[in-house]
Amino acid sequence: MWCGKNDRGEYHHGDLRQALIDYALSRVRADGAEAFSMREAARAAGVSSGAAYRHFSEKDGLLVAVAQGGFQILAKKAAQASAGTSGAERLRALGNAYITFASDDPNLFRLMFSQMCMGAAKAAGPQELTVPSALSQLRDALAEVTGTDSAEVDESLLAVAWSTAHGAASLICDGVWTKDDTRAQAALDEVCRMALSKPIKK
Amino acid sequence: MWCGKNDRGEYHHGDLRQALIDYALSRVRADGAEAFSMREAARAAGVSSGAAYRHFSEKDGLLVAVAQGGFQILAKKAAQASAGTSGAERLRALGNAYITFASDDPNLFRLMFSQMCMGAAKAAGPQELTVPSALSQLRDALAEVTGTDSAEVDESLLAVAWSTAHGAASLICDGVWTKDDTRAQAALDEVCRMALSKPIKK
DNA sequence: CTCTCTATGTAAGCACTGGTTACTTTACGC
DNA sequence: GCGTAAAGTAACCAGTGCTTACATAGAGAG
Repeated sequence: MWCGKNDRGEYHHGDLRQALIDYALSRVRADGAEAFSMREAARAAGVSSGAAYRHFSEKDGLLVAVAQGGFQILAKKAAQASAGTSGAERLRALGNAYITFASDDPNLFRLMFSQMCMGAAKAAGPQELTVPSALSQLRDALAEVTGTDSAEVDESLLAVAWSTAHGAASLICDGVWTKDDTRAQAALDEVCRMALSKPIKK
Repeated sequence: MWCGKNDRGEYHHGDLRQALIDYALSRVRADGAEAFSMREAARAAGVSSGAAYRHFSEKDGLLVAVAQGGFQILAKKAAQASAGTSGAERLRALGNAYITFASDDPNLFRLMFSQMCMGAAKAAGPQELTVPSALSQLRDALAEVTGTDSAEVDESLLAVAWSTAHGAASLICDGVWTKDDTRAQAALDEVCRMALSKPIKK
């Protein structure tokens, strides 16, 4: 950023890009990705609407940036929740973090996993790079439980664990299940049981 | 419908409501719920935009009607896929039907499970009435596999089965997994195994 | 210490949207 | 036949995404 850094009535904003992302994030969390406009974000930053398009060539670009932030938040929460735990407890903690994130921030969760964001992420690199950290945390936890190496985790097991957590998260965040529906916990329990019953490879 | 039934240049359309739904369904399937406008649907029906609002007080109303049609299609496909099967095979067929539906018609699937549609459905009746048929088909299949009564199916088992199928469907329809990712099948397999290993109650 | 180059911002405008309002046309039941 | 209410029209409002032509200012070269 080689341009001016003043932010009081000056012609240049200083860090408009980040200001737009911050505002968009808060609006997405509060009311969803469709609820705010580029003009509104620009207005909030005290800038004309055209200026916003200097930083994001389209609204979707801003939303992708917000979604990326969302994945970082998710990864961080998962890491915090599972810190100091191990075995099945660690598995549960991760699943719970995923579900809690979705139910606390449904609009953000929806945006992150929207077709558009996943498409944009895919276009920008190898597939699993999108959900990278949270997913690798899950893989590691499963490796520990089944006593194997992370690289050799049973892919079927990973698939059920992921899809179960994602399914429960989605059902809650779309309002099919309620926020503290016991079914979400029950589903996670079953997955833990399944992981524990897997033959332990050396 | 007590009004005129002509549809060639006459002042009244005949069945505008259904025409709007039909058009909206095809547009949703093709390009998603956000891709078309009320005006466009009216135009396609050869009618002014205001006329459309006579039948649906807002665009969301039309979309809810489309989503309801979607649930009927899903239930029908699930029934067809599982017809003539039994036991674990029946379970798999249902799971596959759910996933196939989502991957064949991602935009419709997304609409059906959108916050808005689920909210609208909830406001209109008891909760599980939204996904009624497909869900009760799953419950029945689990009852058969675990040798119990439909009313007494293990809720945990139902929860994993549903969330796994829904999770895989969501991941595919949002482009995280590809259409024929082996992980979806693997996840279903694990669920079948789990159901089969449940103690058979008399 | 100018002078230019480029990132950044502005203002105005286009085509369109969801949704409303006042008014017309039509068909049925009495 | 005729009033009533459903069904349709045209015109409008505020707001949107995005573009284009123009203004401003900061940094680095001369």
